[in-house]
Order: sequence, then structure tokens, then C-alpha cells
Amino acid sequence: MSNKPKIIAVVGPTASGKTALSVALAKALGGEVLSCDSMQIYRDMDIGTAKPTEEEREGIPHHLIDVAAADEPFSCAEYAALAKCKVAEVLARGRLPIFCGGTGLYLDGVLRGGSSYEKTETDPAYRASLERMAAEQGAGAVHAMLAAVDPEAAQATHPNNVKRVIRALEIYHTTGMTKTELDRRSVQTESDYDALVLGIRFPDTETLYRRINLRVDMMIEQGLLEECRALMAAGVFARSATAAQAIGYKELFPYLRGELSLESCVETLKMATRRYAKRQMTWFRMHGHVHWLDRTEETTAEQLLHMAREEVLKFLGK
RNA sequence: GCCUCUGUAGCUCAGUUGGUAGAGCAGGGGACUGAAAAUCCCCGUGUCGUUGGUUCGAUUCCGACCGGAGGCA
Repeated sequence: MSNKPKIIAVVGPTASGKTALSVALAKALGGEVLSCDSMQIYRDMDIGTAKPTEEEREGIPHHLIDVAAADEPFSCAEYAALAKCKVAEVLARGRLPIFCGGTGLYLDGVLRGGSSYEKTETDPAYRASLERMAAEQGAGAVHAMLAAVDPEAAQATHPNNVKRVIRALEIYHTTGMTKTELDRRSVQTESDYDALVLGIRFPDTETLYRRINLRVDMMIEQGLLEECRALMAAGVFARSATAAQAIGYKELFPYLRGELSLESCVETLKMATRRYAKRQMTWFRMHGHVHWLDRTEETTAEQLLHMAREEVLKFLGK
């Protein structure tokens, strides 16, 4: 029996119903929700990130939402540090921390990252020079550079994955430590928490895809275009590499610039979301032990809550 | 009604001088501890429209029929 603090996490692909389930769990068990979403972090990106509205929150405190300006770069390490503070606060109030979100890497940072998950600096100019090198001399040239300083990381990273190769070189450049060393230092085999990870899963993929398509249509109705136009006009996407990657915005750029029809952009947006859901499922399927809750077209919110509640009560030993 | 073109993977198309076929997109699987809603890797059998004929052998050639596009009336 461990005496580590017990926490819950609700994961799954986008549009699976994580938000509603975690709020319901929080109400039933006296919890607070901690968002685990790399894009809900950002202020002013509400509709496109499916940020829970006031009504959807039903009075339950939500944390780790709107903690950064949309044109600020943000990272997994920052998230993990913030999240650990928030967990401590929620526990101090005698409430149950319930993580909710689809960014698997961020959750890992909290559950496995350990306290030595230090913040490392970025160096945009250095990145840019490496990007230029990759463009001019090919991806292999940058990869060879990495192989020279950190053979292990080079081995683990495909040469075509220029972004990761550059990140590894950047770590060496800014910290003087190889990525391999840094990883070794920050890996903590023992988690700080005793966590139960619940996952919402759809045995019939088509059911999930219908939900995704429907949700995209709803976002458009709720004014996604206006939200995107405003952020574009404010120059947010030009200034931030991170927020500009968000699904729900970049797919609409061609329409807002008058290059493509709205219909084709919305189709692309739905497609991008479906693919994202697929990648999320791959991550959660292969990472750690998730207690899966199977959901079909007929599953009601009450049934889902019932399944989840049983797992949680078993986990809490009640 | 006649003429021309066309019918090949879910979609758009390539190809086989006759030996049952391959790209892009879509889709699927996977990697991933520091930009992760990102990034990267792997995966292509389908009555070659139907039906007769020629042929050892037809998706490929010939005929008819059925779709589709265009032209002339």
C-alpha cells in the first residue's frame, strides 16, 4: 500500500466526452479538474480548443486553462511544473485532483517526469540556423551533427524527423548536456503519485468520427471563424510557433485569406481532427496502463459516469 | 438518331507493344520525455463496367450491351 497522493486522470481521443465525464466525477467525488491539454493552456483560444464553458464546468474549479498568452511559447516542462503545484493545492483543500485531457506527453510529464524535470532554454536563432542547414544540405547533415555529440539520441531519432533532431541539438547547445544525459537525469522510475488513468474508447471508430464531424460543425456555428479571424488580425499566429499549430485554426487560414472555399477547409479540419484522434489512441494504447471505458453510440453520460465511478471507488479503496 | 472520347483501389488517374496492375490523395498500423493539436516511420489484390469472340492465355485486340462526358443533327 503506497501512501502517495491518489489522483485520477481521464484521457481519450478528442470529442470522446472527457470534459463532461470529469466534471461529473468531480461532482460525485468532491474533486477539481486539472486540464491536460496543450492548447487549452492558451487564452483567447476558446472555441477551437473546445475549452469547457462556464456552464459546462458546472461550478467545478478548473485549473491549467488560460495560463499563457496565445503568442507565448509553452512547453511540456512548464506544464509539468505548474501541474504539480496545482495538484498540491487541490490536495491541500482535501479534494481529489482529476486530470482531464488528450495531451499524453503532458500527462506523462506529471505522472512520470519526476521533480527533476528541469526547465531548459530554447534558442530560436540556433534553431533557425539548423533549419536552414537542413533545408540546404539535407536532413542527413543535421542528423550527422547530432550523431557526433549524442550518438544515442541520434540512434533513437529518425534522420527525417528534423524537428526532434534539432531539439536534441538545441538541448546540447543551451545546456551543455546531451539529451541522453538530460533524460537520464530526469527519468524518475517512481511516480510522485498513485494515479488511476481512465480512458474513453470507441470500439466502433465510426462512432467517434461522427462525433468529431458533428463537433467541428458546432464550432463553426459557435463562431470559430470569428475567433480565428481575431487571433490572425492580432498577429498571434505569426508570433507563436506553438499556438499556430492548433487544429481548428490553421486549417481555416486558406479560407480567411480567400484562397479556398469554406467547405473544403472545414473538410480538412475534420480530417485533421480524425487523424489527431488516431494518434492519440496510438499513444494511450501503447503508453502505460489505462482502464478503458468502452463507449458506443447508445452509451449515455450516466452510464459512462457509473462505469468510471466504480473504477474510482475501487481505486480509492472505498 | 449518328460520331468521338471514356469506364482500372474509397476518390483522382497512370499502365500493360496480349502473360491478371501502380502512383497521389483518403484510410490503416506504429514511434515519440522537453515545439506534442507538433514531428516522423511503415502498409497498395483490385470481379481492370458487363457479356460474347479471337487466342495456349484478354484488363489489354474485335463485337454487342450498359453507365458517363462531349460533338453533330
